[in-house]
Amino acid sequence: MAKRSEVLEFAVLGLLQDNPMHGYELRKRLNSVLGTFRAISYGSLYPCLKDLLQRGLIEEAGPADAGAPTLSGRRAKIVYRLTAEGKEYLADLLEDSGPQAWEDDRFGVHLAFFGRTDADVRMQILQGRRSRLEERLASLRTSMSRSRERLDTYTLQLQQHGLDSVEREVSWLRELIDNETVSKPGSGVSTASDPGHGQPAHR
Amino acid sequence: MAKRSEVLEFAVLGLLQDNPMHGYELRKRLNSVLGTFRAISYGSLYPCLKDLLQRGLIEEAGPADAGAPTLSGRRAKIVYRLTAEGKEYLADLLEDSGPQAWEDDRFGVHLAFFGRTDADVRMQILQGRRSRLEERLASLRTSMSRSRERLDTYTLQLQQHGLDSVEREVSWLRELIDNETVSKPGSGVSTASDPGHGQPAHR
DNA sequence: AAAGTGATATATCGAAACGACATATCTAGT
DNA sequence: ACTAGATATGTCGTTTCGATATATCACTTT
Repeated sequence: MAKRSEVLEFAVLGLLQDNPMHGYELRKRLNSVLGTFRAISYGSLYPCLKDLLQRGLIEEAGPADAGAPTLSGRRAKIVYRLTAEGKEYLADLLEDSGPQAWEDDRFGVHLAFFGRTDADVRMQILQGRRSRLEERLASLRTSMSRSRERLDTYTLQLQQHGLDSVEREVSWLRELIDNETVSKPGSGVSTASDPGHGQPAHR
Repeated sequence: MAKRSEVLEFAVLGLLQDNPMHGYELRKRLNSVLGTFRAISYGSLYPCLKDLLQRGLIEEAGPADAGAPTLSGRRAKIVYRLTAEGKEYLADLLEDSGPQAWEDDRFGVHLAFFGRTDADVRMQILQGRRSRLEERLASLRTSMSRSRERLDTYTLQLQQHGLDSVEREVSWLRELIDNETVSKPGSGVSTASDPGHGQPAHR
């Protein structure tokens, strides 16, 4: 079942679709896209690239191939790009809106590549994630009310902060879902609420 | 340096100071105290207990020793308690207010045991943590403003959510710090550090 | 121009950590 | 009596990562 960090693979393939890259660059992007929390080490990345290469999902782009105005004078880089199989495989991953897609780590990657995801898949992932978090919220709340008296102030505060975080993520998701339904065609809501805005940074 | 297992050890010792426990119970508490995010597996816990035992920081409390009205009919449990050395070692850990103490994972454990931590150590940890997060906030903000145009709405939203989370943690810390200074006496207190405040005592 | 510093770049290895499993006893429901 | 599920301890193979080695390049200092 090669459970072998599917999330990392997914993220790598997704980034490589944008533009071919070498490992070092990939790592930097990974750490900024995957969220500040998750630090990918070379010990994970390079073996992953090797694996993808062997499976024929990515290939080396010759160093002579310099379409973009990348610096040319550098040391030997190995620039990777997606193969046709890689693109297919990535497309499958992007299409997946099943339960694994709203798992903590997986969800972040999906969201990062929402720009290339079907609208209905986006919606399913968003809603699945929300209901997943709401389940967690419920169990968190009951376990907290059960232990309220036994714990000291600090532990309580810690738990409360954890709860708040999840609550905020839920309402964040609600916003995202609302945005989706607004820009969704069909119901005839049309352009009234969001004319030409690109991204009016909220808050 | 800040090994994973050190955090686990710390948490185990801290919980055992409250009351002697066996592994299964320990794991449950660990997962509720250490935050819902972090799931300790038996594959980590039991080896850790074995290690602490060998180092003489904990010892087995005989099954005949039943002070509390715990169920007696159960299968062979191994109840652990702190040794004198263990208590010393834990006291050292609790006293530590250095930079490692405001690292992500470590900080949670420190906070969970704040009830048994000196007021000035508490304050140092709280403030250290806050300044650590504010550094992160600053670097996050600059890296976000640098990449604002290159990224699509969803990635932006993801980053923004991450930023918001950190911001909220900072303001949460500020509250905690304020609470500390409120209950802090002007000078020369000897016993009760928490007189007229609304928080109920623990245990 | 030599030397030093720090970012860029690839790669590997040993140690650590974890998920999944194996085993066994007790409780409670049917 | 049987089953399901919680309690309880333990291990093993696989995965993963931190640390490190090696090297080139850009840039500043001497």
